[in-house]
Amino acid sequence: MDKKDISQILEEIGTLLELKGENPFKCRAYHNASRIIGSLTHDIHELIVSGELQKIKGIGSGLAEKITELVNTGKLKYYDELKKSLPGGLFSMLRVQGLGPKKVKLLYEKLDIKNLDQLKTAAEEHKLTKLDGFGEKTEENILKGIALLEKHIDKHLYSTAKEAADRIVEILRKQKGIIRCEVAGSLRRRKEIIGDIDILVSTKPSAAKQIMGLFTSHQDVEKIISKGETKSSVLLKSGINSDLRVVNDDEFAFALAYFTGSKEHNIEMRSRAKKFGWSLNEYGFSNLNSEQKRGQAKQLIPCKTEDDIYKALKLMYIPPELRENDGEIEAASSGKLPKLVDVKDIRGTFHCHSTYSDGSNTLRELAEAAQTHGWEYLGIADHSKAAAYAGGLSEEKVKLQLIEIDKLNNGFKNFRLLKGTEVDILPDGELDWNNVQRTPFGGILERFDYVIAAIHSKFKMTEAEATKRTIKALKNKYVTMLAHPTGRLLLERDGYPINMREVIDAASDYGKIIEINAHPQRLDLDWRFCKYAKEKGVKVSINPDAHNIDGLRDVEFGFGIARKGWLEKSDILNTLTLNSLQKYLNIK
DNA sequence: GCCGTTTTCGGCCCGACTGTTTTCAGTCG
Repeated sequence: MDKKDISQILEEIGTLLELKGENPFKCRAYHNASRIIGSLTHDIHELIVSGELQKIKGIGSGLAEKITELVNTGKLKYYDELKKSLPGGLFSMLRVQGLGPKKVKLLYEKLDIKNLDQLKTAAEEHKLTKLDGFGEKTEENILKGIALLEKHIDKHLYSTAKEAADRIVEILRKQKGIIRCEVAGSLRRRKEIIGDIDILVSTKPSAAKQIMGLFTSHQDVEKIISKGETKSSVLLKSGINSDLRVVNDDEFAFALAYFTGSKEHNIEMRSRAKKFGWSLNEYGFSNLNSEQKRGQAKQLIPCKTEDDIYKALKLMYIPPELRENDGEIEAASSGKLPKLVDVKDIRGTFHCHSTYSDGSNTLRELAEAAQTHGWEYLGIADHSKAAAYAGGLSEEKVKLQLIEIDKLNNGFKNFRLLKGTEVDILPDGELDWNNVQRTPFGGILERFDYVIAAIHSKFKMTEAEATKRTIKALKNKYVTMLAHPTGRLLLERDGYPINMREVIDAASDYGKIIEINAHPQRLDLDWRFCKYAKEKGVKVSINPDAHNIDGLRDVEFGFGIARKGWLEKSDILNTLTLNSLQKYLNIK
């Protein structure tokens, strides 16, 4: 039973309690605990043994007891009994847009509806309208919601959502009457996975209606979900929901902070405001207990930017990536927020594929694209021989590639292509190439500036196997860094579980570097291991795993994860200048 | 179920929109 399992069970308990109509604050306590446990970087067993678990804010004696039972026995009586008392299908019903715990509870208690199928049938037979609070419209919306659920998965990769958002923002920004327009929400926080796209606009009141019209009639819109004066929701053709909010410009900073979230961060911010005697909402500060309505008076504390809001609450400015109520408010309060790495700090990358293996751009094209980013170096790391499906290079092809790199480098000024390889870690933990293998030009691994090791086979292995295999490879003296540690392809094809803690410990022992995936398929993992890597003094490198020029921009995404992990410039290999890098990696 | 510089009980963030109502509950973010 690991953190992920425990987090999931606590989440489920929270939802089960909601379905039973329990005290909402009790429900929230469980949801809250789920998030806390899920994002722990410390070993849960150790926390229990040392008695530190209960010292974590949000975990009291009751929850600590239940978590301990889960960890020690792998079971929880309270959870089992709760689960037995309700049909499992109720959970799927909650995924229908517009259905929450109260309605699902009613459907179950009054109509004995236990799952999505029964819900669909009952709605089609117009049986729902009999219930209090249910009308024709509700029934219709439930059917639409089910259809939507069947058609679209409700989570999207950051890169997909970013592209969709940019298309809308581009149109809105050109519009007369718009003063400011920003993307907010999880997209602005650069979450790995995005639920929907939040866009915020400030306008003169007279222009609001027109802006809403422009938004809901955008060519990417498939369906309008709701349309009001200040808020509209649409479903985009890409399957992503998007919300637009319109506010006055003096409210913009407050709204931007509010809609950027996260929810947990906002709750903390409001609690903090209360301590100052203020109430904070998306429109501004007001005096606690005052009856002042929105727009009736001047702002209590006018804030033009988010920075002003944080200042008013005696906090350092907190970048969106850190707004997860994960210690950032405390750190900002005591002036201890780290100075996070910025995109412009990145001097190059290490993991790019060229036409030599499965990339679609030539070395020259990649090098030129890197220079337009202002980078000093770009690492080429094509596949090794064993990765036959990806056009893994033969020893002869490696020789040709290295010669071409030398030639190209002779023509570059203030830029260098680096000679890397992405060598397969074989099922027994040995490398595809070992340096004993002689080539026409000497030991092969010695010829590279650095060696990236990666697993591309036998994805169904157990966590213990994958971890052992990875650590064995890390021990190899020629290996410089570990690529996509949990399998880049988890969602697309397959991946493998791995004990990142053990792997990072090994990386620390052997002085190796760990890559952060630019396109993480293990969704929730990367920034957490970034945190632990930092604790252990392990450098990370941002890995676009770029197979073409377009892929290079994914560095920006990896950088988002890096910031979330509270990493600083010195923690990230990509920020080294070419000169320092050459010394660091011992490149001649 | 958690928490506490108003501390062991009584709070726990707040507003918009929808659909049902005819003043409000539920959902969502």
